[in-house]
Amino acid sequence: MSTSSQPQFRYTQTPSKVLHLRNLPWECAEEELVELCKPFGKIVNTKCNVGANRNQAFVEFADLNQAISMVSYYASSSEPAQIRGKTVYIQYSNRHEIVNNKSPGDTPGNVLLVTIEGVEPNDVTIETIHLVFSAFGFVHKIATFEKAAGFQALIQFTDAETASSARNALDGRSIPRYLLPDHVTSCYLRISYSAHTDLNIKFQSHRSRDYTNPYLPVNPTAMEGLLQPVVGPDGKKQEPQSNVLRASIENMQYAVTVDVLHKVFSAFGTVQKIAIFEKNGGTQALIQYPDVTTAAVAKESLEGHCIYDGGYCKLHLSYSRHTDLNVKAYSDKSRDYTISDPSLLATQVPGLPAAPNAWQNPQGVPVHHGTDYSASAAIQGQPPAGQVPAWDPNFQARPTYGSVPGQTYQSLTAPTYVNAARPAGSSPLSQPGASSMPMQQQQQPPWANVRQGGAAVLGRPPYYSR
DNA sequence: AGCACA
Repeated sequence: MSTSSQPQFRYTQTPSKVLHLRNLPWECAEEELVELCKPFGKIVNTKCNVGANRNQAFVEFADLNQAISMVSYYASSSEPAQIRGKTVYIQYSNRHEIVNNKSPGDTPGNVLLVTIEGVEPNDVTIETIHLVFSAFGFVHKIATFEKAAGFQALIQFTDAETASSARNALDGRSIPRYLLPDHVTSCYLRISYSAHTDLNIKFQSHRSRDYTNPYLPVNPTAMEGLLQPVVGPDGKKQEPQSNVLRASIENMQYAVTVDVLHKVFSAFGTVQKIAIFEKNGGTQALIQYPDVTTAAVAKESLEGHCIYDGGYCKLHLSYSRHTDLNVKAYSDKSRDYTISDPSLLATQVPGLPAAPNAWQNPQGVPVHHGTDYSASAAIQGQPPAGQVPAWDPNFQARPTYGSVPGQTYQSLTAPTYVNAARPAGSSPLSQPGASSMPMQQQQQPPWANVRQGGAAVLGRPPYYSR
């Protein structure tokens, strides 16, 4: 009667609190797994869509006995374990814990992160990207940027389902050749999910679009052709200047905090925002000034200098492509000094113009996969259900035909934050001390004043040495 | 239907 040599017992494993489940239905959801397993104990971790057919999964119980009870139950049950009517085969995993490699990119969301491989950014226009992805649903916004990984785009759909259908159809595929310049033979799309839910597109430009907001001003500096490299006196091309500096910190023997950077870079003018992040195994920071001139002076003065004596924390400066950073107002890795009282932000309702610069999203997550400082991407409040995603009311320019976009934008922004909001390229507003002070400051730098601000914690004053 | 891969 009893069949003691069922095939599934041929590979009997030593018990583990991790169970291996197979023959799962297509795209079996974690919830379905949990439903099946939770009667036997507390599930502490899962890994779904495993295997070539993505029809296997792992479930980890809190306790070994819970896993044993589930395996024992179905070993003797006349009813097999089932999900959606499909028999699920359960056995002990040969590992004893789930190492969750669930990268953020595998967590579905309505925004896709697309890496376009094998092309120069100019080979694929934003119109092409829009065309390709519109096949799956309304594309709300696109932001493109260049990264070490290549040319990338964030593409915002209405919901995760639409985004997922686009990802499933296009991941690993090439953009059709007829949409590409002749010299490009193929360009493969690597698609993952972004953690963003609402991109903060500030301008319509060749690198970013907001298809939900026809009145969004066109960024004069971001338009094609205007971002020409500066040709230096030696005839060599220089990177385009920017009001935002990128600092790579070499030989970082001591912690470089936001406060330290603020102290150092404030010597040359008002520092508006700072963001620190890790890139390529090193520490980098973005420092935003109100204008290019101030940034240029700071760059020239600080390049190659060390924050601490002894060759520690040597600064290498370049111009960022960004002109306005999206950073958390106050965190250990970022600061927005244009926000007068960060505590106000806690009470700010997303989507409402509660604070003068509500466009500076308090919940903004500047770091995306560790490196995404795209000035045009940040999480905003979720759009109300059934509505077009809200763009920031402060940001919604009325049709002011004939005016300069940059100035239109300024006038719509609360006056106190004009500096913070001013797009690069418009004429620099007077910035007290910005142009004249730095040189003097360089002679008599601020370390004399540095106290407990961060450097003193380290027991040595900041010091710039060659 | 038979063990994950960043």
